[in-house]
Amino acid sequence: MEAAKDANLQLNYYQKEDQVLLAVDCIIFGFDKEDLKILLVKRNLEPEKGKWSLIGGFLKKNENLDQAAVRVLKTLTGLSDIYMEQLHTYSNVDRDPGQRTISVAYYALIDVNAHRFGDIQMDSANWFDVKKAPHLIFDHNEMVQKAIARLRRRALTKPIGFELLPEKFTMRQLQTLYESILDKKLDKRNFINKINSLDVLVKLNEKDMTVSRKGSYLYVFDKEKYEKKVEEDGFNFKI
Amino acid sequence: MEAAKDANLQLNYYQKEDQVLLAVDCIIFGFDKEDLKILLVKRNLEPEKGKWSLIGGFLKKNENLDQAAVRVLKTLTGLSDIYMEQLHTYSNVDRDPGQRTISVAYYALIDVNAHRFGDIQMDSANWFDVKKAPHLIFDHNEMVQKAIARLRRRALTKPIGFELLPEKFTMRQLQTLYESILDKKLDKRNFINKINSLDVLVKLNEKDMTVSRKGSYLYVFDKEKYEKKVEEDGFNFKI
DNA sequence: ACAAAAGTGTTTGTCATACACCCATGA
DNA sequence: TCATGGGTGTATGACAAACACTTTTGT
Repeated sequence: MEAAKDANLQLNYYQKEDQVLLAVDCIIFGFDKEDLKILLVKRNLEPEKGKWSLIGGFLKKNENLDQAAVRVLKTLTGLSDIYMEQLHTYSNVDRDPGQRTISVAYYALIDVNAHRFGDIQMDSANWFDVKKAPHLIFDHNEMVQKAIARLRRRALTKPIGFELLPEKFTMRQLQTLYESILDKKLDKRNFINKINSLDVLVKLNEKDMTVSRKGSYLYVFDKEKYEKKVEEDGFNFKI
Repeated sequence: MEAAKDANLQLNYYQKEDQVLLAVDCIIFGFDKEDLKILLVKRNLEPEKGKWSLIGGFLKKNENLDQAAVRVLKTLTGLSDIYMEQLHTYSNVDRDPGQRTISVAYYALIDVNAHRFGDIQMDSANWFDVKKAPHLIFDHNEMVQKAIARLRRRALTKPIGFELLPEKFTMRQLQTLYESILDKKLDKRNFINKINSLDVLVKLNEKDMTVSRKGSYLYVFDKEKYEKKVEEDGFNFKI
């Protein structure tokens, strides 16, 4: 076990030198009628001051990364109780030209309309269509690409799309959401048949009259039913 | 952008306090005739001295995490040129009772028989059947579980299973490998039909005579062909 | 009456699954 | 000759994909 002993020596030896700054960066997804969007902010410190960036912050001693991500999101946007998932850890030596920093990327899904952005000044923050996002600092574009790929896979196998919609939504909204996530058109009848066959939505006796004259029925996602099906039947959500 | 300014102040304020030790831990998978295995070592330092553990080490200032993972694997086993993938970052405050440490888990796939374990003393390291692994220190069992789940998904959609086999292998070996990864029996004819339909193996004029009297044909994975298919036809490897 | 979106089933093709016998060889 | 693993094809069912017309209602 000599090798492990060396590692141990390294631990002692490098105890100070090898400590690094750990950051958390958040890719915040939203959905606004038609398009999948991400929330970006204008960085107001050097280096790269004035450039578009993901929101981020640093890990504190008394919290784990999930908690740091929640805190960062809450601090910078006022939002809490949000779906978040760890994505990947980025560690290139020169990724941040200011200082060696390791960044753990998270992505978040939020219902754009249900939240007020109290703490954020919207002149220095903006929603961008994911397909038209500007160039971002450091490796943030790479993070965004990975987040989109992950969201695509997740949305096909877990009921996380609903996190991006209002509590009550129409079938058309749900379809448009999936079309924007997958970046391809879906067949209306096949989509509705598939969703209905999953049997996790409740159709309300209530219509959204804002889009068409006829109006379209509203649905809600029945989370309890979904979880019960998963537990009892090993149900697999699959779009 | 007041909030971001606060974050900036925190950066300056916490520049020293908030630095943390970053470790890399490796789940090393191997396949030995019948079973999927992981390589574990006996820890020889406190805390938890003598307990089974993943191999690990600390990130250095002049390398990124991928390089650290490669280095740790090389240092502790003598192996290089190995398939590795970042898995997840573990950060609970008290995960390591000795000192606050964040650990980035990687998993590696190795061909057990093609490598000599020069630097490792096998009395303090051992291959364990993944289904019979002992209790591990810290959150290492959790890491192993996540690695198995990831390997399962990856092996179904990317040709990484071959990393666990000798260069030349029989259909039966390949099938047994997948059975051990997926932890379920597969139908022999269906499996062979599916593999053949993928059209990325080359059947050699050479038989493995060590198992049966009849002998069974050896195959090799044609990586160039696979990559060409992916690039030209958007081919999807799918078991 | 017409424009605009909502709502609704069937057919077809593809892919996954289930399944059983003969072959080659060494002992 | 027999025991052992190797090798091979077809039939069925399930699910995915393609596809067009009627309904409702406000203007």
